[in-house]
Amino acid sequence: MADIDQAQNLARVYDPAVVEGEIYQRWLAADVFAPDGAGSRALPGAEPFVIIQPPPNVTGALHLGHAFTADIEDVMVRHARMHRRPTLWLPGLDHASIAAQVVLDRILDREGESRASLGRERYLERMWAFVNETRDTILRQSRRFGSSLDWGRLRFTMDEASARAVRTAFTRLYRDDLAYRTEALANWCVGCQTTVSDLEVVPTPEKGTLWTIRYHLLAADGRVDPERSIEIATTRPETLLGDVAVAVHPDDPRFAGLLGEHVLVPFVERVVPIITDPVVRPEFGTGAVKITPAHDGDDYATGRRHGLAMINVFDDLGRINENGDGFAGLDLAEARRRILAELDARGDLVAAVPHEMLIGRCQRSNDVIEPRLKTQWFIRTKPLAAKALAATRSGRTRIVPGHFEKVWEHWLTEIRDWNVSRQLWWGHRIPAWYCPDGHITVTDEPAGPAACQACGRAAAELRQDEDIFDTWFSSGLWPFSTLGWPDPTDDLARYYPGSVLETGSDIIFFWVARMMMLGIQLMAEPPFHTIYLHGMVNDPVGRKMSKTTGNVVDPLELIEGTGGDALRFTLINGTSPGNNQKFSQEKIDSARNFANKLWNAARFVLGARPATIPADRPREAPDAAQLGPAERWIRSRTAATAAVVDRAFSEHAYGEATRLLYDAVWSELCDWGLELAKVRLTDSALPSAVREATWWTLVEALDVDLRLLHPFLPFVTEAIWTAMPRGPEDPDLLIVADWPGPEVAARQDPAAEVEVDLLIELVRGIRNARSEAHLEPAAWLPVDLLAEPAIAGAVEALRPAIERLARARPLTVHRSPQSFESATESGGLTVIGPGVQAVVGRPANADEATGSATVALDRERLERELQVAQGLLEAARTRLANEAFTSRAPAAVVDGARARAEGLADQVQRLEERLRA
RNA sequence: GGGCGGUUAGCUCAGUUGGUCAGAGCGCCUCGUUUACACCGAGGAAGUCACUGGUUCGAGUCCAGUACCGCCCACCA
Repeated sequence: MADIDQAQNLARVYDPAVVEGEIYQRWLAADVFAPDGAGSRALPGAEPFVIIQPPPNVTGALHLGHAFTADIEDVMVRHARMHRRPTLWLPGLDHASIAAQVVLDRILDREGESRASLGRERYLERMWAFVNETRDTILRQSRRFGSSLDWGRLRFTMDEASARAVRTAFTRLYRDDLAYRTEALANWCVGCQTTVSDLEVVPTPEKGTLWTIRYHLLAADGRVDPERSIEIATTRPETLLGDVAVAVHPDDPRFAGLLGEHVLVPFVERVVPIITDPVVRPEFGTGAVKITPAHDGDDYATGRRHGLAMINVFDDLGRINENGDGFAGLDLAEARRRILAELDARGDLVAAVPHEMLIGRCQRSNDVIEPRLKTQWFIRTKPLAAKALAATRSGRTRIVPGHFEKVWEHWLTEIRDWNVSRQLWWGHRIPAWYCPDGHITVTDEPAGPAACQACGRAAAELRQDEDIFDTWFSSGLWPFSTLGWPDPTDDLARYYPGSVLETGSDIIFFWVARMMMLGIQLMAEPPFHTIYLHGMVNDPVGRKMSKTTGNVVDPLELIEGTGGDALRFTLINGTSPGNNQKFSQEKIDSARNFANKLWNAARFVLGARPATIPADRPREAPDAAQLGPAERWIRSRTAATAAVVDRAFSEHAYGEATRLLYDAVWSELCDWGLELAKVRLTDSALPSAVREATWWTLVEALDVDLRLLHPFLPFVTEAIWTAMPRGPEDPDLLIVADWPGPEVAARQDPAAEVEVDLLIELVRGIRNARSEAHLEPAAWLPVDLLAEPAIAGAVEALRPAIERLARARPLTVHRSPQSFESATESGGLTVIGPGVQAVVGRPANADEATGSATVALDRERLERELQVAQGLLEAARTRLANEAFTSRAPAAVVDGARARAEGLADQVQRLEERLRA
């Protein structure tokens, strides 16, 4: 390469730490992340692309799942940005009310403190200190992931703007009768000392006991009838203190005679009726069930239907309250033991059998959830859910992947009202004030109401609700609370509704559904057009990553080891929307190798610049007149890659896009594009115009691949871009460069693809034959070649490439079969490809023994090929002989099959001829 | 009890509208220090596409059922 300028623009060794080091800072300095940043090249008229991300909880460092989330979002945003759309990706953090308290409580416990010991005010101070720490960690991590977030808009769900949005939203919902306060059965977590929503209750299998208890009937005189009783089955005997009825199925003949009778609930000595309700399953237990409306979901519903009293028998700490008479003050477990013992002593404990059951446990603390009556604020969800359903049904909002629409439909159809009250401290206080007369005043005024709305009592006499909102209430407002709502800001007009909501499928109900419902209600429009749901990142054997299992991976450690690009590529490559993935070191190594490959390919291209082109020459298109088949081929392949990658993007098939690009860079650009180019670049006999055209072709191909890869490998592509020749339209930074457009698609060249594919087949055939014959790979061997007239021109044009890549020298191209036959009579390795055949001569230094061994190996190989070809030919002929096929299949398919059969017949014939010789 | 997803080479996974669709990466085997890259190159072995039926000229690809695995929802005391 005497006359190739060897100046190296890129470091010799790819080192992610060095490559990625400064790049994020350069993006920040250029102000390219914000839609209206100084470095933005967004076109004024272009439709904004707004992506909505789940703001991570401020409870600790980000994990691999966050990295995955950020990765997909960044890919979408970078893609849109390169289309010169104004892109808004707003960074945020969620205060994570209950999750944060659970974490902080654990920390306090280690410090010998507790919620109670600090009190509300000091506890909240401590919380702010904690979240300020984790906040810094999280933001540092995000930058290291390469996330191109608009940092100037960082928001927190506990900042004043969010607080205002929460107050306004709640006030409007209350005004519209979509928020109400009532006493109802709620899920009480004794550990967290708060109610939680139905979604936060995790049904957990447990081995319990099913006890059969005898309740005595009352005689007509109101006394216990010694002769008659009814047996009920229960898993929670302690709740009998709150029993208000015994229910049986209306059609159960066993109890037909007992209808209208009453029984005496033991200990509390309460007289309760025997009622009938279809909810009772006759085959379960004894067929009779005690009804405790204050402590069981089923019973609550039954109680409501029958107008029964609801008697709460537990207090907040999980102890029997004053309604439990003699058991008051006992914790529930102890109360159960005592009650069972006493029933047994009375002879009323009939049976106890082991029983598999589901117990509701708290998602956060794992404590048993005790259903109990509480006065809480609820959101009336039915009307809101109907609107959300209408949005997805009409296609205004689309869910990707589509199969999630079924669960979406089901959940929103069966939705129950949302309890938004939490008896916690870390969160937004409910803006409701109560006056001594029980009137409720709800207001969005930060300082509270001036007076009671109903009776005019002064503010001083009003008391604000102690409770705070479910953390998802503020997250549910995220798509607009972050844009200035309730003020009618420019941002709101411009960026609402958003384009894509991207999140994990695990919070589809917690968050996505709530955003949809609240967004449509308060903004009159669904908050986004597309809901993109990704799967979970699991460990190499498919288990969920968790601290308790000890299989969590720190994304920053991975980045330090193999780079942010490798991590990002790994998380996307080969995954599909909604599906879980197994994460492993092998995958990340493979991605790192790919980045390395790209780096070295770029190093080669940049280093192969012909000396006739000055280093600072701006990028130019290759001279079309100087392009050979190889140049036209790589241009065509790159154009094809751009097209299929575009299609993958349009289908949100990001894992498919990376696969296509991996293949395009490695198997096409590197394996053949660069190798073919070397033939011309190193041939000093060629005119410089030819070598220049070849080089510009490589620059162009690399340029397209860099642009297509940038969303997936932002750091290494940006680093390479720095050293690339750029055209007058190209910006200094790849992040704001243009995505390949129609001018690239125009480079497709089917004829060149056919020609070069043929060359590739031939070279592979020759290499294969040499390898199987155990010939020295590096040795130059004489090759005779016969091409069909139709492709003779291409073969001649590619002759230097065939020589170099097949290590064929001298390479004799025959014009006639006769000359080919006579030249190859002495034997050799035969290669038969489509439209072309070749014979590889023996090495000059081969002795007689080696020679005959080679011939034998060649025969063996040809016979094998013949066998395969014959099999395929027979199958093809059978198919064509099938009248049903030829008459019913589309003509194109039949023609294709015919052509294939002909090709096979030809191949078989030539193989047979060769073997006969 | 419902619903959803999965079952394709030793491992991890792609396979769009049924017709070269039997593929990729990793791993494995054989060669190779050819001037971008050994984080590499050349070549190779390897799958009854879970099972059973059905539709079709033709089925990993559509339909029905079965078996495992995973997830979600659910008022069985």
